[in-house]
Amino acid sequence: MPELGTAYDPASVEGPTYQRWMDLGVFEADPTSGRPPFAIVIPPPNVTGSLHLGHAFQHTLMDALSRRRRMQGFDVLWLPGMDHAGIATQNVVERELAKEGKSRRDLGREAFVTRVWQWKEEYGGKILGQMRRLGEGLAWSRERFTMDEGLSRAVRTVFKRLHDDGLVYRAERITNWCPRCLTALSDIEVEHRDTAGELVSICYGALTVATTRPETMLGDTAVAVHPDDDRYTHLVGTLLTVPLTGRQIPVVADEHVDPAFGSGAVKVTPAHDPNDFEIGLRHGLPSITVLDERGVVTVPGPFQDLDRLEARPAIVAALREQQLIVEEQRPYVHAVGHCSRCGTVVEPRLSLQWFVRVAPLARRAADAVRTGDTVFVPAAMADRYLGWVEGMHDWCISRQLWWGHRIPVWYGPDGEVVVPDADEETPSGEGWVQDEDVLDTWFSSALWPASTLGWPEQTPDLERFYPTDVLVTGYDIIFFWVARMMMFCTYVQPQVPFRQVAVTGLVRDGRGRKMSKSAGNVVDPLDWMDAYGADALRWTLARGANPGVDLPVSEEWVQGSRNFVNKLWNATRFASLNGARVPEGELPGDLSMPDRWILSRLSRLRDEVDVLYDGFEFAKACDSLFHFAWDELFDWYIELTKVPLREGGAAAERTRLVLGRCLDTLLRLLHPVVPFVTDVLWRALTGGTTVVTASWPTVVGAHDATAEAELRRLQELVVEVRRFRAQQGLRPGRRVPATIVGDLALWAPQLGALADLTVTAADQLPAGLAVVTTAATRVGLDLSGAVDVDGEILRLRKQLAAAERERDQTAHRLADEGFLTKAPQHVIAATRDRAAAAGDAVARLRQQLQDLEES
RNA sequence: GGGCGAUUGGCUCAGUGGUAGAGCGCUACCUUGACACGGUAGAGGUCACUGGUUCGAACCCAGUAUCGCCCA
Repeated sequence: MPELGTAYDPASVEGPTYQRWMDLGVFEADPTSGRPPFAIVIPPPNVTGSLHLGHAFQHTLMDALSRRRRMQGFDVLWLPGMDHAGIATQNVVERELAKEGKSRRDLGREAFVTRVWQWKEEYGGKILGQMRRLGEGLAWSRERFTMDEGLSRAVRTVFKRLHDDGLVYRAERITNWCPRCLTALSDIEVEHRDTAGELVSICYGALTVATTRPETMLGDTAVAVHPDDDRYTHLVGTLLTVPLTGRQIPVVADEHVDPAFGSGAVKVTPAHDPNDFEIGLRHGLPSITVLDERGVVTVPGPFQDLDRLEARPAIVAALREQQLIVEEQRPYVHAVGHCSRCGTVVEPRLSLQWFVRVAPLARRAADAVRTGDTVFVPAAMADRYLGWVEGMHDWCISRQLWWGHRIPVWYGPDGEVVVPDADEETPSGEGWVQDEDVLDTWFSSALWPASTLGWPEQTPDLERFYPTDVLVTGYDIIFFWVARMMMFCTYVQPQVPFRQVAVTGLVRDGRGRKMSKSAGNVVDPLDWMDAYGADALRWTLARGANPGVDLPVSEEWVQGSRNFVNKLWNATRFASLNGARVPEGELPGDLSMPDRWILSRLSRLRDEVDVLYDGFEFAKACDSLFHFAWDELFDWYIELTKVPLREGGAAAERTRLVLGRCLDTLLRLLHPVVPFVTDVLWRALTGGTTVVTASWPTVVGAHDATAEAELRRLQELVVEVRRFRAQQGLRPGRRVPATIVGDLALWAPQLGALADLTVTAADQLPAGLAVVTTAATRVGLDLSGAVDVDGEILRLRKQLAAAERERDQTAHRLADEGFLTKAPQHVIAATRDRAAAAGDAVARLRQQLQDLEES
């Protein structure tokens, strides 16, 4: 058995242990094994990313799930990989180029893409190493990347199918445009934030219109009023003059207008606002684009070449000069869309883009959840998913980027549009060009659960591991990714991509605030792993993991986890120093009461933890494990073993086996969450190869209610004596001679060990002792008369008051006719027991007080 | 404006009808032969508010207030 030092040192253990796991090949799936399959695909982290607490959190849960399944005898595939993160990666490489004074256009498309690949090979995927640090048991031989040959083929294949089925189309629409990233964005890549802007009311001749974006008036093609708005019906159909440009535009009546907003009349700029675009379509209005892709004014005149944000005050000033401003509200707080990547204010822009026709796909994705083919945990998250999937607009999938899957569409010289099959030759020759744009990264990763297993080929992996068992992800990703995977995977396969979706909350700081760079409260999980070990971090995260609920963490909690890990270390160290070992077969039949008690508790723990793990109730499972380990096994059972271990002989031998059984089981139950320390300790304790492939504990033994009840009485007695000692100011280590009388007299040595007494069992208490009593046992302590009587009276009175309160409450309830006739039998019986116990305690305490007061 | 969720000890959270809990923090004592990353004892809550249902409500129902999230 290896030497175990007095404190656990994670730094010296974790690296070699992970390497050992890799050498043993324990994380690789083996489709030929004949064991039942269990699969999880990792939500692919971003190739530019590094491990943050959110990853650490979800990865810990996925690792715990797959480690437990592995121990349960499943053939586990936890499949690693990354996505290419179109915008983010392109930004990184463009910044690098900028340092050299170059732009991607200087390089040209092909050279730029080569450069990104080089960057990826050299610097990308830093996170994969960090994931090993955390101990993640991934099947590394199957690592995938969204831009791999196979996955790219899957993307082309699904695009082709969608196109042939009329589910992707190209159209000129208003899209969310980022003037900094120079690309279109989907609806969910836009964050609406309350922003202090301005609301300016402008005189348009006969009407006044209010707007937060005066600069767009250069592109106005109408003014709209509500059809039922009596104030303006006479103006509908007349022409107004747009100030500054002098253009004549009509007044139109449209249901969309809110008569209560401003004057009830709104300017209509179809090329720069999604609602206005709809109005424009309904009334056949022209669209005039006045801003270029960078948000710069293109209209000839005094405002040309001004950025939209510079043009705004310039135009207001010009209007003010002409006395056409009716009112200005500043600040005016309203929701403004920002690019979720770079924070730039999004510019709605009219452009030609590819879209996915969502409705038919969404219907299938929603049905799969309604019928229970895919189950959300917690169940309430399904409503969130359904509500969103059913209200989803068509999805803009083209991105004006170079890094990503280039849209597999070719345009011919005579207006032909060709989408070749993935294996087909692509059109070439005079006048043929491929679409310049790439696909949204979410489009590229939507098939991830199927394509990483080989789709579109019917591979053995796909056959065996699809549908995957669980997807673990945060509720903030349900819309981004879960919905898209559900749509695409159910479109190409008869089955759903995953049977269960375990939804987690978000990691927050210790005060419950969202972690963000601007708040300065971002924590690097690597720092905490350096300081306290990977297990401590994992334990902290798992112990806070209530399904779908946010998780606040702070350094103090990681310290607490480190303390627990260290306690586990020292308890096992105690056991191994005392010769604990795992029984080969059955335990001996002549177990002591403490043995039967701890085995009974262990058995209950195992049952509980099993159910909790199955329901993704990590917080509760960890809580049960923690309390069993610390409050029962370590604080009571280990203390109790000191008696037989000291005694030696058969009693000691039996104790070593029970202790070995308990720790062996506990370490295995803990292993999914804290893999490193449990592996080292389990190997030291059992001499086995690795706990990673040890079997999951099944039935431990029978529940023993008798032993549990007897131990509870012993605990009560011990606590009473300790309380007495503390009250009397006795030094904790001082061994006090004592005599015990009553039904717990059998446990005199144990009481002595636990309460620092030297105890003799007797039939009667000698006179002159200070007496501590519980139900049917009395313990007399020989303090040689030096008893603090007043303090003792105070202590007893307090207990008496509590007992009297309990007696009165239960008596009152038992006198209630309604209670007796309507409450269930077991509640009535329990109340009677409580009442009796309280009555006994009152009598006992009164007697004790009387004795004291008389002495 | 619409939807969802929350409100329990100093902090962060469990607790779905029958004796109010945990972790951390706090107080006192203790370096005893697994562990001071430890041990023992202890203090601390009218479960946001109002009303209702019930023999009995932190829990169920209605309303109010405050906060958070998502969507417009």
